[in-house]
Amino acid sequence: MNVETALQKLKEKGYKRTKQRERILEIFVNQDQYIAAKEILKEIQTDFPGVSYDTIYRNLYMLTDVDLLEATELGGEKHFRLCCDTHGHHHHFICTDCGKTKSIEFCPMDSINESLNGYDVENHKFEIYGKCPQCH
Amino acid sequence: MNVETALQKLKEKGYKRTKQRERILEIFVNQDQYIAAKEILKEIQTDFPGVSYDTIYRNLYMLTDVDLLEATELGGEKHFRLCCDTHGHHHHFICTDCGKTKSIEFCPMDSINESLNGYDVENHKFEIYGKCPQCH
DNA sequence: ATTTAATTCGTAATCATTCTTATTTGTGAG
DNA sequence: CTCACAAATAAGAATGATTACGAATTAAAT
Repeated sequence: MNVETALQKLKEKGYKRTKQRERILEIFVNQDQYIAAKEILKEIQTDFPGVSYDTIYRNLYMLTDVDLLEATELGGEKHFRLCCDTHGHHHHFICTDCGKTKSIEFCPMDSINESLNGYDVENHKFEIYGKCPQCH
Repeated sequence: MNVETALQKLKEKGYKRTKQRERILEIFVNQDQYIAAKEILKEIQTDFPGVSYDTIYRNLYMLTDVDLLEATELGGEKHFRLCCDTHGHHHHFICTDCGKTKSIEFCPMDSINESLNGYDVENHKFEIYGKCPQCH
């Protein structure tokens, strides 16, 4: 996934192309890991000193909405990462040191649906936390 | 699990018996679901108008520490529930309407360790969200 | 180029959680 | 039972992430 493809997808959905959005997308394309809102803000402020949290959050949520990003809560902060929908649904190992992730192709829901008769499953979360080989 | 058993366990660990703790435990014993800190506070204030958030959080964390409660983050708030360690490690279906839970005996980590060679797994989270039969 | 709706800025408000200090309370020893 | 001390609590302020809002700016369509 590159920045242009992502912006194209936004255009199709009726969202405008802005410098701030380009920059936000660049950050995610360059870093294959979950990033907190405040880190995005810090990064962007080097180019656009005036950006506000409002802009960051609005765009992060919008990008999550159109499935360009996926979100999770880590240590009380929302974190986002590029949603690599080149391969299908999957989960992640998340390094609690460096934040880098490793895809887990296995989804536990495959083995489980029969035991939830009568329950309307809307969503699920499966994440593994620990230290990656580099940080270990 | 009843309140007296829980207080006994606390005493063994050197924690004192206080009216606030009794009341907190009562709430959890009576409700088999994840509860937010502020709901605990509201409930307790009917008996102890002066309780502070500090007391709530301090006790919730302490109770989680001694494995009487388990915690999770739902909608940006920490939630707690009685940890029924009568049966071993397990996960939960959580109803997004009423908050009630259903135990899932299956743990995905059993099927996965071989694919994480070199990774130091410290923790994992597996939760299923949706509507229970009553709320559906 | 003009218009229009989306987007951003700047700042203030909100909400959950944590911290600080003084006071109160439970517990075990005498 | 009473005392002393450590532990626990109360009260309110501080923090930090997130959300909200009106005014100003900007992208894109006509």
